[in-house]
Amino acid sequence: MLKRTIYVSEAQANLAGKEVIVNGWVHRIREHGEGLTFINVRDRSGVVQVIVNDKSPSQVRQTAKGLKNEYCIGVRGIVRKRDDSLINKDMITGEVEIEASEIEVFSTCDTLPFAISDDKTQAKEDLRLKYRYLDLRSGKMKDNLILRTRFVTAIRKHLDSKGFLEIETPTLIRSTPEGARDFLVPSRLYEGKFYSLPQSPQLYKQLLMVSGLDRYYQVARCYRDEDARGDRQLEFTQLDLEMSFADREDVLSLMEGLFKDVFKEVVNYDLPDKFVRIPYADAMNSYGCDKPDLRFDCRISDFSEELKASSFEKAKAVVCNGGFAKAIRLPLLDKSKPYSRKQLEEYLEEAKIYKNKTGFFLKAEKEGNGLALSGSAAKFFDAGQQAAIISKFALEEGDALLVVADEKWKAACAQAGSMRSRMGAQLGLTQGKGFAFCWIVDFPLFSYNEELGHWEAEHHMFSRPKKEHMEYLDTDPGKVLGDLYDLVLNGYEVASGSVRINEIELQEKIFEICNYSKERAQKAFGFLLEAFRYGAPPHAGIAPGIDRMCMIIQNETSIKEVIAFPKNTFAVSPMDESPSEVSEEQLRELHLIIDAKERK
RNA sequence: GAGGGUGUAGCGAAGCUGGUUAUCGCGCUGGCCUGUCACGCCGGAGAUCGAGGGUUCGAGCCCCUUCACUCUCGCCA
Repeated sequence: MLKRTIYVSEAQANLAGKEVIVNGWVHRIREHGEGLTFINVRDRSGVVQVIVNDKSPSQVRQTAKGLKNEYCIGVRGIVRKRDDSLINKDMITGEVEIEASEIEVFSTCDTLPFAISDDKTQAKEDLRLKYRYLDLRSGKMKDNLILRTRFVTAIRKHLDSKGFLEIETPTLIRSTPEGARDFLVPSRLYEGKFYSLPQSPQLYKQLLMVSGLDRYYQVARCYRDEDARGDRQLEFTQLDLEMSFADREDVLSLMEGLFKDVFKEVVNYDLPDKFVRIPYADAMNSYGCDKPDLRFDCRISDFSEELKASSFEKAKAVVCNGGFAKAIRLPLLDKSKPYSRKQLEEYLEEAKIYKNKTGFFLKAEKEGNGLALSGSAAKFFDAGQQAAIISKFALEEGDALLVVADEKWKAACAQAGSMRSRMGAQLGLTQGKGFAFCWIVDFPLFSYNEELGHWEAEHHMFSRPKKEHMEYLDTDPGKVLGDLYDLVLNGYEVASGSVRINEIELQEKIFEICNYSKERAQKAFGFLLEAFRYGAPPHAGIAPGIDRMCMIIQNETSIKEVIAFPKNTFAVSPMDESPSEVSEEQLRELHLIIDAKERK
């Protein structure tokens, strides 16, 4: 077998005259009559041109004649520097070519189900997933996976330098009743019992803190049996991390240092030393979500007072009855293309996805020497109110103001936020803006579940209430803010963490507020509570999502693009067709089928 | 659980208001070509228009049903 001596991208001018062997796939063939053939050979490093001409050995000419796309081959040859006129500047190896002296075909290739290419006319995702091994031959997918491994390696290097231990935790664990749906694994040895695949190694990492392994991390696979999305798969990878004797500040600055280091090393991008911190309530009010895209500003403002003063009875009623109104200015960037009614209504449609019922727009138009508002709702605001609105929102001619109102604060924010996102995309405000990190802090610890009629942990039940809010635990849980933090990058939540509870009493109190009886809590989390009896250190942690961060770095819009073998939107792998049926025998063994006679 | 979008040759697409033999590019295939590099040139094969039903003299196009994929809401501590 012709065994590789170099990756093709290493075929550079300094090897001119030397014999090399490359292994790879036939990327493209260009035949020029009998005497001259060019073969582009591709391996994971790139592409190089192999040349076969009338001076080549007859074996080589014969073999070259039979080559087709994607044959897997080995080529022995001499690296030749190309004449200046023949240099291909678009190719990394464009200054050289390999003059073949031997070609070995390792394996032929059927006609491909789709072209292996990087351009936009590539096959649809479904087909790409079915033939994922071919899809991964494309330069883009290879680049994405290589970036991913470099990203993880850089993280390991940094954390190792900070004294962190990489420790594996089990993936067959006890099912915990809270949070997302668990994937369950039936036990063969114990009829009617199940393991669960971890949604995160949360409890184990806290136990490692009790063990005194005070700086832990793990590149951990996590599983959640929920519907997939562009940025969500049922299995995904998190950098799970926990540290003892640490407070919020320690975790935040560790992460800032980590990502500053990693982004410099992996994509040569300079991040600031500190990331902006925004309290949750401010983020909701100003950006309409808890994961704002800070690549552009365009803040949302309150519009309640303006509505209250107006004669727009329908919208006014919403705020007068305790509701909320939010407005966002849509600047007219191209003065020659004023916004049409239809365009503005498309923005309001965006808000309707989040159940908006009351929305309208106002447009600033020239009137006399100044500006006045137009649009079907303008008549509800008198001249003085219009002037005040124009000045408050700094509206210029042609700008529009998009307004939504809703009984619920969160809903009103989300509706305005969805319009803001559309603005960013449509006006191209995010293009070429690099990486905008921020922290969202001070999340509420609990939210009230109307359906179940009790409080629930907003993040999880092991997060610590802020010191100054402890007093509200008994009186008004909704008022309690937690020592919680999310890391946000370009509009995506990329990490989530908290300072944890390490006292039994407080932990039990939180369980109680979340409607966990002592018995139920004991049954589900007894081992954690017990561990807290034995000198549990204060600790805090975080878990950045590896897939999402790689997706953003590579400017992809789906995490499938940075996962080698992802599932589709219906949780199916079109390639191996999992999930699949299993034999009755297997089911019987797992006690999922019980024979009639046994049942007696 | 709900909504939007897509489905035409191996792949990516076009197909007007329902009207002849369903079009284009890539790929495949036969041939020509000694410096190409997304090589070029000449020829060829390849389609139950996702599936089923309906309306019509006539359906890729209209209607109904259904399937697959995709994005989103819900869900995702």
